[in-house]
Amino acid sequence: MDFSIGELSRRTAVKVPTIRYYEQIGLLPAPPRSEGQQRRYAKAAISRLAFIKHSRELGFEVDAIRTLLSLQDRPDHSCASADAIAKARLAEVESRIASLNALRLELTRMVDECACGRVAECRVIETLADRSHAHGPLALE
Amino acid sequence: MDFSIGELSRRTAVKVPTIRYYEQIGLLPAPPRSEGQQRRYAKAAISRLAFIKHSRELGFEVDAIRTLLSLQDRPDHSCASADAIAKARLAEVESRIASLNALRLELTRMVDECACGRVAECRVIETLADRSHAHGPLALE
DNA sequence: CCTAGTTCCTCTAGCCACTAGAGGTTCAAG
DNA sequence: CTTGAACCTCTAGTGGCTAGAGGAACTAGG
Repeated sequence: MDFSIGELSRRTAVKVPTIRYYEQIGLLPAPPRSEGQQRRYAKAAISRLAFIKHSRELGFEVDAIRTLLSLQDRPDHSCASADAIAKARLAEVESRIASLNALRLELTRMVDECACGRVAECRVIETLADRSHAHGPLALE
Repeated sequence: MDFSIGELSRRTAVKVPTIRYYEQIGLLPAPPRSEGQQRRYAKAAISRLAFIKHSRELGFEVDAIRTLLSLQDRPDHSCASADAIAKARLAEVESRIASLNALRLELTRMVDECACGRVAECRVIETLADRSHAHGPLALE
């Protein structure tokens, strides 16, 4: 009926210490314990943890996941804030993609132009040293 | 002739505590000090710091930058390892772009399909709860 | 020369989301 | 009853900074 943390880990592919960490920060409710104080989970824990896992894979921060989880528990509530969170994340991802594309362009140029001889004429080193290539800050990588 | 850490910060747009941090981890050499123990930089520090800054903007890790800097100091050496570092970073960026594109697709679908009514029929929440959407681990975000 | 205000110094702790390890207990199979 | 895997708590470390405390040193104006 109920199962151990190791079993939960196997069924969700979330590592055991990570599960304990999620409990500690309040993403997962503290489950009942066995006589010897070991955690015993019910089936509901699987779907909750899967929800968290999928959210993390999409890059939602823990705070956002907390909000999304609490929304999930109130089916009659408006889902506007879930929508807003997802849209914000989408915007982040898009701007991240844009800046990575710029990086790719510059890295490609560096690598392509390097004749790969001595450092003195190396385009890679040269480009890095060139102060005119100013970017904005990297924001989140 | 020489200038303070604040001046160096202004000229490179690298924050003062960051400059001290770079010194601490050995990216920047420790400069001479004034009588009152304040750092006094020579012009060379600007280009070295600019090199570091540009490298960070391109996403190179500190260890890689250490290698790149030491190569820069040896102009007669082969630049093969600089090339290798840049290529590795390019590969990282490309795989990162690919996974972000997958995320964007999924987020777009979620957001587009959400009729934005009650949570009970919210596509955002529904998608997150759906265990069949298994991704690999997020690697580096 | 004095003072006020800015800049500088070191040191410690915090950020995020985990991950690793020590040192000890409990469980399940044989 | 014994063995060995899995579990427990707790602390500390990761990367690349950033923030703040508490105090010393510079610099411009009077």
